[in-house]
Amino acid sequence: MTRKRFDDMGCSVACALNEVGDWWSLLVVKQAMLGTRRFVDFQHSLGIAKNILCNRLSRLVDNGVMVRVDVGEHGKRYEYRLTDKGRDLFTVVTALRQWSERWNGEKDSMQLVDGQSGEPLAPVTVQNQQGKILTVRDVRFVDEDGKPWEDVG
Amino acid sequence: MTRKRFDDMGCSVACALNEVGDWWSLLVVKQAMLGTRRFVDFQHSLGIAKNILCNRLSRLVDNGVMVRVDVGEHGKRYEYRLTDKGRDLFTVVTALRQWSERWNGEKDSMQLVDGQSGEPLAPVTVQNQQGKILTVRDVRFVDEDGKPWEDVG
DNA sequence: CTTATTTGGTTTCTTAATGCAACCATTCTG
DNA sequence: CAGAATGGTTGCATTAAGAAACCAAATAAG
Repeated sequence: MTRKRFDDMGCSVACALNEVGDWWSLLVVKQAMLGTRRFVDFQHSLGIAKNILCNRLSRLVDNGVMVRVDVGEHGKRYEYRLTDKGRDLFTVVTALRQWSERWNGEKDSMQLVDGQSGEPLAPVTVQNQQGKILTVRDVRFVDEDGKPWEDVG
Repeated sequence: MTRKRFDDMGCSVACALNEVGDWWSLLVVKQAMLGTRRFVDFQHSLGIAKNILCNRLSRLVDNGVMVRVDVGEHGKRYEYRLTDKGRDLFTVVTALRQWSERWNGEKDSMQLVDGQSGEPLAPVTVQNQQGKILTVRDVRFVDEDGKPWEDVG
Protein backbone atom coordinates (compact mmCIF):
# COMPACT_ATOMS: atom_id res chain seq x y z
CA MET A 1 0.00 0.00 0.00
CA THR A 2 2.61 2.47 -1.08
CA ARG A 3 1.89 6.01 -2.13
CA LYS A 4 0.32 6.26 -5.55
CA ARG A 5 2.90 6.59 -8.30
CA PHE A 6 2.37 9.46 -10.67
CA ASP A 7 4.96 8.62 -13.29
CA ASP A 8 2.88 5.98 -15.04
CA MET A 9 -0.35 7.90 -15.43
CA GLY A 10 0.38 9.01 -18.99
CA CYS A 11 0.42 12.63 -17.89
CA SER A 12 3.37 15.00 -17.93
CA VAL A 13 2.02 17.02 -15.05
CA ALA A 14 1.67 13.91 -12.94
CA CYS A 15 5.18 12.89 -13.93
CA ALA A 16 6.53 16.25 -12.77
CA LEU A 17 4.62 16.05 -9.51
CA ASN A 18 6.06 12.61 -8.93
CA GLU A 19 9.46 14.29 -8.70
CA VAL A 20 8.73 17.58 -6.97
CA GLY A 21 5.09 17.27 -5.92
CA ASP A 22 5.59 16.76 -2.21
CA TRP A 23 5.38 19.47 0.42
CA TRP A 24 9.09 20.28 0.61
CA SER A 25 10.89 19.68 -2.69
CA LEU A 26 9.93 22.89 -4.47
CA LEU A 27 10.77 24.89 -1.36
CA VAL A 28 14.23 23.36 -1.31
CA VAL A 29 14.62 24.24 -4.99
CA LYS A 30 13.37 27.77 -4.37
CA GLN A 31 15.85 28.15 -1.51
CA ALA A 32 18.64 26.90 -3.76
CA MET A 33 17.66 29.59 -6.26
CA LEU A 34 18.26 32.13 -3.50
CA GLY A 35 21.82 30.87 -3.28
CA THR A 36 21.57 28.40 -0.43
CA ARG A 37 23.92 25.47 -0.92
CA ARG A 38 24.79 23.90 2.39
CA PHE A 39 22.80 21.36 4.37
CA VAL A 40 22.59 23.39 7.55
CA ASP A 41 21.57 26.53 5.68
CA PHE A 42 18.67 24.71 4.04
CA GLN A 43 17.77 23.33 7.42
CA HIS A 44 17.73 26.66 9.22
CA SER A 45 16.22 28.81 6.49
CA LEU A 46 13.39 26.38 5.83
CA GLY A 47 12.90 25.05 9.33
CA ILE A 48 12.79 21.52 7.95
CA ALA A 49 13.59 18.40 9.96
CA LYS A 50 17.02 16.98 9.21
CA ASN A 51 15.83 13.55 8.18
CA ILE A 52 13.25 15.01 5.82
CA LEU A 53 15.79 17.41 4.33
CA CYS A 54 18.20 14.53 3.91
CA ASN A 55 15.55 12.52 2.12
CA ARG A 56 14.46 15.40 -0.12
CA LEU A 57 18.00 16.32 -1.14
CA SER A 58 18.71 12.69 -1.96
CA ARG A 59 15.60 12.45 -4.07
CA LEU A 60 16.36 15.72 -5.87
CA VAL A 61 19.86 14.45 -6.61
CA ASP A 62 18.47 11.10 -7.78
CA ASN A 63 16.08 12.92 -10.11
CA GLY A 64 18.81 15.11 -11.53
CA VAL A 65 17.44 18.34 -10.09
CA MET A 66 20.44 18.94 -7.85
CA VAL A 67 23.99 17.67 -7.51
CA ARG A 68 26.02 17.02 -4.39
CA VAL A 69 29.47 18.54 -4.71
CA ASP A 70 32.27 17.64 -2.35
CA VAL A 71 34.00 20.81 -1.17
CA GLY A 72 36.77 20.08 1.27
CA GLU A 73 36.96 23.29 3.21
CA HIS A 74 36.10 24.78 6.58
CA GLY A 75 34.27 21.74 7.80
CA LYS A 76 31.56 22.18 5.18
CA ARG A 77 32.07 19.08 3.20
CA TYR A 78 29.27 19.16 0.64
CA GLU A 79 27.32 21.65 -1.36
CA TYR A 80 24.00 21.01 -3.02
CA ARG A 81 23.65 22.89 -6.28
CA LEU A 82 20.94 23.11 -8.89
CA THR A 83 21.50 21.38 -12.22
CA ASP A 84 20.21 22.82 -15.51
CA LYS A 85 17.08 20.77 -14.93
CA GLY A 86 16.74 22.28 -11.48
CA ARG A 87 17.34 25.84 -12.66
CA ASP A 88 14.69 25.24 -15.32
CA LEU A 89 12.15 25.03 -12.50
CA PHE A 90 12.59 28.80 -12.15
CA THR A 91 9.51 29.33 -14.30
CA VAL A 92 7.41 27.03 -12.14
CA VAL A 93 8.59 28.56 -8.88
CA THR A 94 8.13 32.11 -10.17
CA ALA A 95 4.64 31.36 -11.49
CA LEU A 96 3.75 29.87 -8.13
CA ARG A 97 5.14 32.89 -6.30
CA GLN A 98 3.24 35.36 -8.46
CA TRP A 99 0.03 33.34 -8.16
CA SER A 100 0.31 33.43 -4.39
CA GLU A 101 1.02 37.14 -4.36
CA ARG A 102 -1.93 37.85 -6.64
CA TRP A 103 -4.45 35.85 -4.63
CA ASN A 104 -3.10 35.76 -1.11
CA GLY A 105 -1.33 39.10 -1.01
CA GLU A 106 2.34 39.84 -0.47
CA LYS A 107 3.59 37.34 2.04
CA ASP A 108 7.19 37.79 1.14
CA SER A 109 9.55 40.37 2.57
CA MET A 110 11.66 39.66 -0.45
CA GLN A 111 11.07 40.83 -3.97
CA LEU A 112 12.24 39.42 -7.24
CA VAL A 113 13.61 42.01 -9.68
CA ASP A 114 15.44 42.17 -12.97
CA GLY A 115 19.15 42.07 -12.20
CA GLN A 116 19.91 44.71 -14.83
CA SER A 117 17.19 47.29 -14.36
CA GLY A 118 16.08 46.51 -10.83
CA GLU A 119 12.48 46.58 -12.04
CA PRO A 120 9.95 43.97 -10.93
CA LEU A 121 9.41 41.08 -13.32
CA ALA A 122 6.54 40.78 -15.74
CA PRO A 123 3.82 38.30 -14.81
CA VAL A 124 4.56 34.81 -16.07
CA THR A 125 2.06 33.93 -18.78
CA VAL A 126 1.18 31.20 -21.23
CA GLN A 127 1.60 32.43 -24.78
CA ASN A 128 1.17 31.13 -28.30
CA GLN A 129 3.92 31.23 -30.90
CA GLN A 130 3.06 34.84 -31.75
CA GLY A 131 3.34 35.97 -28.15
CA LYS A 132 -0.37 36.35 -27.54
CA ILE A 133 -1.33 35.60 -23.95
CA LEU A 134 -3.58 32.56 -23.58
CA THR A 135 -5.88 31.53 -20.76
CA VAL A 136 -7.11 28.01 -20.18
CA ARG A 137 -10.18 28.89 -22.26
CA ASP A 138 -8.01 29.75 -25.26
CA VAL A 139 -6.39 26.34 -25.58
CA ARG A 140 -7.46 22.90 -26.73
CA PHE A 141 -6.30 19.48 -25.62
CA VAL A 142 -5.80 17.16 -28.57
CA ASP A 143 -4.45 13.64 -28.97
CA GLU A 144 -1.68 12.56 -31.35
CA ASP A 145 -4.04 12.68 -34.32
CA GLY A 146 -5.22 16.18 -33.51
CA LYS A 147 -8.61 14.97 -32.35
CA PRO A 148 -10.09 16.85 -29.42
CA TRP A 149 -9.63 15.18 -26.08
CA GLU A 150 -12.79 13.72 -24.53
CA ASP A 151 -13.47 13.68 -20.83
CA VAL A 152 -14.45 10.05 -20.49
CA GLY A 153 -14.26 10.15 -16.72
CA MET B 1 2.73 17.13 15.77
CA THR B 2 0.84 18.23 12.71
CA ARG B 3 2.36 18.80 9.33
CA LYS B 4 4.51 21.91 9.13
CA ARG B 5 2.52 24.95 8.12
CA PHE B 6 3.86 26.86 5.17
CA ASP B 7 1.65 29.93 5.32
CA ASP B 8 3.58 31.66 8.08
CA MET B 9 7.07 31.36 6.68
CA GLY B 10 7.10 34.82 5.14
CA CYS B 11 7.43 33.32 1.69
CA SER B 12 4.92 33.50 -1.13
CA VAL B 13 6.06 30.23 -2.61
CA ALA B 14 5.60 28.47 0.70
CA CYS B 15 2.19 30.08 1.03
CA ALA B 16 1.18 28.75 -2.38
CA LEU B 17 2.47 25.29 -1.57
CA ASN B 18 0.46 25.34 1.64
CA GLU B 19 -2.65 25.40 -0.55
CA VAL B 20 -1.73 23.21 -3.50
CA GLY B 21 1.60 21.68 -2.50
CA ASP B 22 0.42 18.17 -1.76
CA TRP B 23 0.58 15.23 -4.15
CA TRP B 24 -2.95 15.52 -5.51
CA SER B 25 -4.23 19.10 -5.52
CA LEU B 26 -2.54 20.31 -8.68
CA LEU B 27 -3.58 17.14 -10.48
CA VAL B 28 -7.18 17.78 -9.53
CA VAL B 29 -6.84 21.35 -10.81
CA LYS B 30 -5.22 20.14 -14.02
CA GLN B 31 -8.05 17.66 -14.53
CA ALA B 32 -10.58 20.43 -13.96
CA MET B 33 -8.80 22.41 -16.67
CA LEU B 34 -9.50 19.49 -19.00
CA GLY B 35 -13.19 19.96 -18.32
CA THR B 36 -13.78 17.41 -15.58
CA ARG B 37 -16.41 18.60 -13.13
CA ARG B 38 -18.03 15.68 -11.41
CA PHE B 39 -16.79 13.75 -8.42
CA VAL B 40 -16.85 10.35 -10.09
CA ASP B 41 -15.10 11.66 -13.17
CA PHE B 42 -12.24 13.04 -11.08
CA GLN B 43 -12.11 9.76 -9.27
CA HIS B 44 -11.92 7.59 -12.36
CA SER B 45 -9.68 9.79 -14.48
CA LEU B 46 -7.15 10.31 -11.72
CA GLY B 47 -7.42 6.94 -10.00
CA ILE B 48 -7.61 8.68 -6.64
CA ALA B 49 -9.18 7.20 -3.53
CA LYS B 50 -12.61 8.62 -2.75
CA ASN B 51 -11.77 9.83 0.72
CA ILE B 52 -8.64 11.61 -0.51
CA LEU B 53 -10.53 13.17 -3.41
CA CYS B 54 -13.22 14.29 -1.01
CA ASN B 55 -10.64 15.89 1.23
CA ARG B 56 -8.77 17.58 -1.65
CA LEU B 57 -11.93 19.00 -3.21
CA SER B 58 -13.01 20.36 0.16
CA ARG B 59 -9.64 21.99 0.68
CA LEU B 60 -9.62 23.49 -2.80
CA VAL B 61 -13.10 24.89 -2.20
CA ASP B 62 -12.05 26.24 1.20
CA ASN B 63 -9.06 27.94 -0.41
CA GLY B 64 -11.16 29.49 -3.15
CA VAL B 65 -9.59 27.49 -5.95
CA MET B 66 -12.81 25.67 -6.82
CA VAL B 67 -16.51 26.03 -6.10
CA ARG B 68 -19.09 23.35 -5.49
CA VAL B 69 -22.19 24.00 -7.55
CA ASP B 70 -25.46 22.22 -6.87
CA VAL B 71 -26.90 20.94 -10.13
CA GLY B 72 -30.14 19.06 -9.62
CA GLU B 73 -30.17 16.80 -12.63
CA HIS B 74 -29.75 13.17 -13.57
CA GLY B 75 -28.62 12.12 -10.13
CA LYS B 76 -25.44 14.16 -10.42
CA ARG B 77 -25.97 16.61 -7.68
CA TYR B 78 -22.81 18.66 -7.60
CA GLU B 79 -20.22 20.01 -9.95
CA TYR B 80 -16.79 21.21 -8.97
CA ARG B 81 -15.64 24.14 -11.06
CA LEU B 82 -12.53 26.27 -11.10
CA THR B 83 -12.75 29.81 -9.81
CA ASP B 84 -10.75 32.67 -11.32
CA LYS B 85 -8.09 31.88 -8.74
CA GLY B 86 -8.11 28.27 -9.84
CA ARG B 87 -7.97 29.08 -13.54
CA ASP B 88 -5.03 31.36 -12.80
CA LEU B 89 -3.05 28.24 -11.90
CA PHE B 90 -2.98 27.52 -15.64
CA THR B 91 0.45 29.11 -15.84
CA VAL B 92 1.81 26.96 -13.05
CA VAL B 93 0.35 23.74 -14.44
CA THR B 94 1.53 24.52 -17.96
CA ALA B 95 5.04 25.39 -16.77
CA LEU B 96 5.14 22.13 -14.85
CA ARG B 97 3.90 20.18 -17.86
CA GLN B 98 6.49 21.72 -20.17
CA TRP B 99 9.26 21.20 -17.64
CA SER B 100 8.40 17.53 -17.40
CA GLU B 101 8.24 17.16 -21.17
CA ARG B 102 11.61 18.87 -21.60
CA TRP B 103 13.44 16.78 -19.04
CA ASN B 104 11.53 13.53 -18.84
CA GLY B 105 10.27 13.30 -22.40
CA GLU B 106 6.71 13.20 -23.67
CA LYS B 107 4.70 11.21 -21.17
CA ASP B 108 1.41 12.58 -22.29
CA SER B 109 -0.75 11.22 -25.07
CA MET B 110 -2.43 14.59 -25.00
CA GLN B 111 -1.09 17.81 -26.39
CA LEU B 112 -1.91 21.37 -25.52
CA VAL B 113 -2.44 23.64 -28.52
CA ASP B 114 -3.65 27.13 -29.31
CA GLY B 115 -7.41 26.95 -29.73
CA GLN B 116 -7.33 29.32 -32.70
CA SER B 117 -4.38 28.14 -34.76
CA GLY B 118 -3.99 24.60 -33.46
CA GLU B 119 -0.27 25.25 -33.05
CA PRO B 120 1.64 24.10 -29.97
CA LEU B 121 2.13 26.72 -27.28
CA ALA B 122 5.28 28.71 -26.75
CA PRO B 123 7.42 27.69 -23.78
CA VAL B 124 6.39 29.47 -20.59
CA THR B 125 9.17 31.85 -19.58
CA VAL B 126 10.02 34.45 -16.99
CA GLN B 127 10.38 37.86 -18.60
CA ASN B 128 11.17 41.40 -17.59
CA GLN B 129 8.93 44.35 -18.41
CA GLN B 130 10.44 44.63 -21.88
CA GLY B 131 9.74 40.99 -22.68
CA LYS B 132 13.33 39.80 -22.38
CA ILE B 133 13.56 36.23 -21.16
CA LEU B 134 15.24 35.90 -17.77
CA THR B 135 16.88 32.92 -16.11
CA VAL B 136 17.43 32.60 -12.39
CA ARG B 137 20.90 34.09 -12.94
CA ASP B 138 19.40 37.25 -14.43
CA VAL B 139 17.37 38.21 -11.37
CA ARG B 140 18.09 39.60 -7.93
CA PHE B 141 16.28 39.11 -4.68
CA VAL B 142 15.90 42.36 -2.76
CA ASP B 143 14.13 43.39 0.42
CA GLU B 144 11.68 46.28 0.79
CA ASP B 145 14.49 48.80 0.80
CA GLY B 146 16.04 47.40 -2.36
CA LYS B 147 18.97 45.93 -0.49
CA PRO B 148 20.19 42.60 -1.83
CA TRP B 149 18.95 39.59 0.04
CA GLU B 150 21.54 37.80 2.15
CA ASP B 151 21.60 34.06 2.66
CA VAL B 152 21.96 34.05 6.41
CA GLY B 153 21.11 30.39 6.72
C1' DC C 1 -44.74 1.18 -5.84
C1' DT C 2 -40.51 -1.50 -5.58
C1' DT C 3 -35.92 -2.38 -6.79
C1' DA C 4 -31.58 -1.29 -8.61
C1' DT C 5 -28.29 2.30 -9.86
C1' DT C 6 -25.84 6.48 -9.74
C1' DT C 7 -23.72 10.06 -7.02
C1' DG C 8 -21.15 11.75 -3.39
C1' DG C 9 -19.81 10.69 0.44
C1' DT C 10 -18.06 8.52 5.46
C1' DT C 11 -15.82 4.83 8.21
C1' DT C 12 -12.37 1.49 9.20
C1' DC C 13 -8.05 -0.36 8.86
C1' DT C 14 -3.26 -0.73 7.16
C1' DT C 15 0.77 1.45 5.46
C1' DA C 16 3.57 5.56 4.38
C1' DA C 17 5.12 10.23 5.33
C1' DT C 18 6.23 13.78 8.60
C1' DG C 19 8.19 15.93 12.81
C1' DC C 20 11.01 15.88 16.84
C1' DA C 21 14.74 14.61 19.53
C1' DA C 22 18.72 12.01 20.42
C1' DC C 23 22.82 10.14 18.81
C1' DC C 24 27.17 9.78 15.80
C1' DA C 25 31.39 10.00 12.89
C1' DT C 26 34.43 13.40 10.57
C1' DT C 27 36.50 17.56 10.15
C1' DC C 28 37.82 21.99 11.63
C1' DT C 29 38.94 25.45 15.53
C1' DG C 30 40.95 26.89 19.87
C1' DC D 1 43.43 17.45 23.17
C1' DA D 2 38.59 19.66 23.91
C1' DG D 3 34.87 21.55 21.76
C1' DA D 4 32.12 22.94 17.92
C1' DA D 5 30.36 22.54 13.21
C1' DT D 6 28.83 19.59 9.43
C1' DG D 7 26.06 16.11 7.58
C1' DG D 8 24.03 12.84 8.59
C1' DT D 9 21.18 8.22 11.01
C1' DT D 10 17.93 6.09 14.25
C1' DG D 11 13.73 5.71 17.16
C1' DC D 12 9.43 7.04 18.30
C1' DA D 13 4.87 9.51 18.00
C1' DT D 14 1.50 11.57 15.01
C1' DT D 15 -0.64 12.59 10.66
C1' DA D 16 -1.64 11.55 5.75
C1' DA D 17 -2.68 8.25 2.15
C1' DG D 18 -4.80 4.08 0.00
C1' DA D 19 -8.17 0.28 -0.31
C1' DA D 20 -12.38 -1.49 0.65
C1' DA D 21 -16.74 -1.55 2.85
C1' DC D 22 -20.70 0.81 3.98
C1' DC D 23 -24.42 4.54 3.36
C1' DA D 24 -28.04 8.06 2.33
C1' DA D 25 -30.44 10.68 -1.17
C1' DA D 26 -31.99 11.05 -5.79
C1' DT D 27 -32.91 8.93 -10.03
C1' DA D 28 -34.16 5.28 -13.34
C1' DA D 29 -36.13 0.77 -14.50
C1' DG D 30 -39.78 -2.37 -14.32
